[in-house]
Amino acid sequence: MPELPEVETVRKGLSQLVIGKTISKVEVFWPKIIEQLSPSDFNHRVSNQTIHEIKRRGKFLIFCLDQDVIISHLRMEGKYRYFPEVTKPNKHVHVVFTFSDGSQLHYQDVRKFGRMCAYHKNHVEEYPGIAKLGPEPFNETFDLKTFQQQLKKSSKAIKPLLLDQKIVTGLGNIYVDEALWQAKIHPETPANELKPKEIKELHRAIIEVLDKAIQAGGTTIRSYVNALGDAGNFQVELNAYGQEGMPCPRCGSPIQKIKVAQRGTHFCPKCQKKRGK
DNA sequence: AATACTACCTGCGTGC
DNA sequence: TGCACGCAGGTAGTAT
Repeated sequence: MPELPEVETVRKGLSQLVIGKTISKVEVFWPKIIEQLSPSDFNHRVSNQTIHEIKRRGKFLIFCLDQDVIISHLRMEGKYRYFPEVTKPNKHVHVVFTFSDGSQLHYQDVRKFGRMCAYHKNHVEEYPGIAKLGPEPFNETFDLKTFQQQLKKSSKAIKPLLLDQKIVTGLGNIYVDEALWQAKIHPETPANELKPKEIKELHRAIIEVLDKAIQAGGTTIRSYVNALGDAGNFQVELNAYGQEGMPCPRCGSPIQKIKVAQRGTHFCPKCQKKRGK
C-alpha cells in the first residue's frame, strides 16, 4: 500500500495508538524482516524503551524511543495493526510488539519485503536507505530551480528517475503516473529533454498530487484495513493509474498501459505525447 | 558515476 | 481442476 501519502496516514494513525507505550517484548517470526540484528538482539535492544514520537522520512517510518529509533519500511505490502489485548497473530504477521499494558502492535506483510532496523536515535540520517533520499516534496528544499538542475543531469526516462527517491522522495508507481498525467508528460521522456515549462508543471504536479492524496488519507487499490481499523475511508480520484481503457478525464482518449523500467505505466497517449526524435 | 536488471516473496487472476 | 505464467503500490544488490 505505501507511497508517501499512505505512509503519512499510517504515521498519524499509529501515533494515536502507541505513543507513550513501553515495549515489553518483541517476537520475530521472519528474521529477514529485521536488518542487522538477530531477532533476540533486536528484542533486547528495544525492549523497555518507550515510544515518544513517530516520524516519517520519505516512505520510512521512524519510531522514536528513549535511546534508539526503529526505522521501518513497509515496501509493497507491509501493514501495522494495533490490538488492545494480546492477540494471536495471523500467518502473515512477522513481528509482534507487546507493550507493558498488554496491548500489541502486529507487523503484517504478505510478501515479506518490508524491513525494520534499530538504530541509535542520533544516527538516523546515516541509515543507508535514508541517507540517499532527496528532499521531502513539501519542504522548501524541493524548489523548482534545484529540480530543474537535477533533471538536466540525467538522460534517464523521467518516470524511473522520479521513482528512485533521489531527486524528490515519496513518489511511487501510482503517484508518479498521476503526476506525469497532470503535467502532460510522457513517462519515457528523457529527463534532460524536458522543457522548462514542463518541468515547472511537473514540479507543481508532484506537490499537488501528493498533497491531495494526504488530504484524502491515501489511496486504496485493493481493500485494506489501516492501523485504526477503518476500511479504506476516502479514495483519491485516480486519473491514470489503473485506468487502462478508461477515457482520459481531460480529453476522453483511452488511457494506455505500457511497461517502463519493468513497471506497469498508465498514461494518456493524446495528452502525454512521446517526444519525436 | 550512471544506468539497467534482478532478487526478494506470496497470492491472485488468466489462459490453456 | 490443475498448472504455468504474469502481475502487484519498493528497494537493495549486482552487473555493465
